[in-house]
Amino acid sequence: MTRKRFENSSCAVARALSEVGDWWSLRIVLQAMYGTRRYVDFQRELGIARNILGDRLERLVTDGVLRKVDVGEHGCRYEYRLTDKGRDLFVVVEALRQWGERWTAGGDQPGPVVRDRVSSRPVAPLRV
Amino acid sequence: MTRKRFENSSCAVARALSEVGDWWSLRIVLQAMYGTRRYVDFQRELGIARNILGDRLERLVTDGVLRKVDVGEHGCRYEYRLTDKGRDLFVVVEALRQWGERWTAGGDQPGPVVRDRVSSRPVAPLRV
DNA sequence: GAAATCTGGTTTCAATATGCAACCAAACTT
DNA sequence: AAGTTTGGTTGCATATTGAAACCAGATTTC
Repeated sequence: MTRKRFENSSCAVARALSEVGDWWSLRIVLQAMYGTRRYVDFQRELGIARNILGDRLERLVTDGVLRKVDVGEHGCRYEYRLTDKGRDLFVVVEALRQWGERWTAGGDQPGPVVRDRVSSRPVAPLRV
Repeated sequence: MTRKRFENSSCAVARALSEVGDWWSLRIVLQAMYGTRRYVDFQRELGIARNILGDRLERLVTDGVLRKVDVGEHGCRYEYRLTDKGRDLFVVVEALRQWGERWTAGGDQPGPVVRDRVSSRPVAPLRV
C-alpha cells in the first residue's frame, strides 16, 4: 500500500513532515547547508542510493526547497541550491542538532560547533 | 535491503534523525504532546496501521522518548508518556510547525495557535 | 582524435517496510 | 454470560529502498 501522505492536513507539522519528513530529505538539506550542491557530491557524502537521491532531489525541487540551476556552458552541469524556503529549514535542523547533541550517544568526537557567521559565537540554544 | 541507519554517526542531526526521522515517529510525539497516551487513541487519531504503531511505540520506548506506564489494576491498561527526552523534542516540533505554517499551503483553516501555558501569549518565532 | 573519465542520471532486481484486515486473549462492562 | 475495550500479533499484497549495472553527453587525457 502507498505510504500515507499528509499534504492537505490542517496540521502544519504534518504538512511540513510530508515535505521533509522522510528518511533522507532533511539530511540532504543539511548537506546543502554545508555547501554541497552537486548530485555526485550528495551521493558520495551521504552514501545514499543514486535512484533515491534522484527521487528526493526531484521532490525537493518541486516542493520549492531546492532549485536546480544549470551551471556550465553546455547544459551538463547542474547545481541544487537551497531556496529561501529551504534555507528557512535551518531552525529545524539546528533544533534537531541540539536535541541529538544532548540526548543521543554521540560518536566519540564532539562534532562541529555551529557559529554565527557574523559574531562567530556559537549559536545559543533554541527556546520556546 | 535494510534501511540505512545512522545511530553512530558523528553528526548529531543524523543521530537525531535515526531516532525520530522516520515517517511516523515525530507525529506520534506530537500527538503525545497534545495529550494522547493510549495505543487505541494514537491509532484512531493518527490513522496509522496498528502493526506500525506497535513497532514505533516500542522503538520510541527503547530509545527513551516515551515510557510505557502500567496503569490500571491488573496489568491490561498502559499509557505511553513522554519522558524528558521526549518533551525536549518540543522545540523541533515547534520549528517544524512554524516552517509548515509559513511555507506549506495550509488547509483552509488556520490551525491552532500554540500559546505559553503561563503567559498564554502565542510563542514567539524561533530564531537562531 | 581516440580513449578514458566525469556528471547526472535510469533500469533492474532482491530485500525490506508499509497498510489493511483478520484474528486473539485478557479485563472490564452490562 | 455475552459483548466490548484494550493492546496487541499474523498474513498478505503492494510500495519503497538499496545495490549494482547500464547509459549518454561533455570534458579531459594521451
